[in-house]
Amino acid sequence: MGDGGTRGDSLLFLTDAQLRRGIEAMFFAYRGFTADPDRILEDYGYGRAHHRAIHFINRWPGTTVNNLLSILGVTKQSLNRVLRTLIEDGLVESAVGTRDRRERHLSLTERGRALEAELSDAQTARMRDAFRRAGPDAVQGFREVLEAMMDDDLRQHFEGTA
Amino acid sequence: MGDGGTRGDSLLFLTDAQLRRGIEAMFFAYRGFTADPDRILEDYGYGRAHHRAIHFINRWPGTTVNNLLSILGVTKQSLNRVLRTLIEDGLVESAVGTRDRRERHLSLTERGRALEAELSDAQTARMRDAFRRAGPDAVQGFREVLEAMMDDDLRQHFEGTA
DNA sequence: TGATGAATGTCAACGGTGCTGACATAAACC
DNA sequence: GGTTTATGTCAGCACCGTTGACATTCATCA
Repeated sequence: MGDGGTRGDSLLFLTDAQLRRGIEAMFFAYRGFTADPDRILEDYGYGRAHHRAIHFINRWPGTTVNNLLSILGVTKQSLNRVLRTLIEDGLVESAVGTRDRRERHLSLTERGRALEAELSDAQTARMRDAFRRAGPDAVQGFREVLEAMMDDDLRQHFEGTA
Repeated sequence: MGDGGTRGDSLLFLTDAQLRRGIEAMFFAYRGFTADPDRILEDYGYGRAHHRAIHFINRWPGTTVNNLLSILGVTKQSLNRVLRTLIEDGLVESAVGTRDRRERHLSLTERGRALEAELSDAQTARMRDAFRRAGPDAVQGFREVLEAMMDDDLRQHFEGTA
């Protein structure tokens, strides 16, 4: 199949082989993407679910449990198991809401911020290397494709990220 | 921090916010990436591990168990649990090697190819949409960043993919 | 030929993280 | 004062990763 697939035809530029290659790229890259944090988390006896909770609590300090649930897309039982250990271990604080006292506002403690920084450093280091090797234009393309690949209801959370 | 981060400076174009945005893009996009196959697999009582095995057996028909192990990066006990059910269900065939009779050469049966096609259609449809919306240049950037994000030992498997 | 090692399969046990279902409490709301 | 919302919790289950141990078959080499 000698066609390079980049003939500028906006409808035909996608060969089956290119699409499959994209699928495998996602698979292998995601593995690399999670490898470094996974190693760190192991030392703390945590898993990826803890990482995700820590990440988004750091991203939106004071967020509520329900908010976090809709971002993470898991059940409250799943999230609660993770949150409970993080709170018990003193990495996350849960504050009763002032406007609505049913809500719990979540934030990282000093120790929580320390672990977040450790995880984030590892992951952004790899991201930075990848971005630098690929160059600014590639980064733009990377983001456009990933954004288009999200579910619509998830993209809303991503857009709030800017 | 009002700096847009795209000043063309190849060392400084990566702001912390951009890197974090890249991390969240990976997280949300991977969720979308796996959502469609996950729904299909549920109907068959399979999980992502089955999907991965089916994908790579289809990709390299006749591959050996050891080969598959190194691609997937799991233990033989994990893979075997999955392979056993796929073989029992008649989706995968295991043939004794001719040159080395210790090896098992794996391939998909008719039924296996049917499921592979169903999964692959769903996943490539989303990939195609994302690629089309983002455009050819973005696709190139997407691939470059993802490739740079892989672990070196995994990239070797990806390069054999062309 | 006989020892060694490689390729594979299997049993058991455990851990992390999804899920469903059921139930409880506190607080807001009408 | 009844209903709904936000949260927490218990129990049980499924998937899929892990380690450790052991068995079988076969290639290879001294």
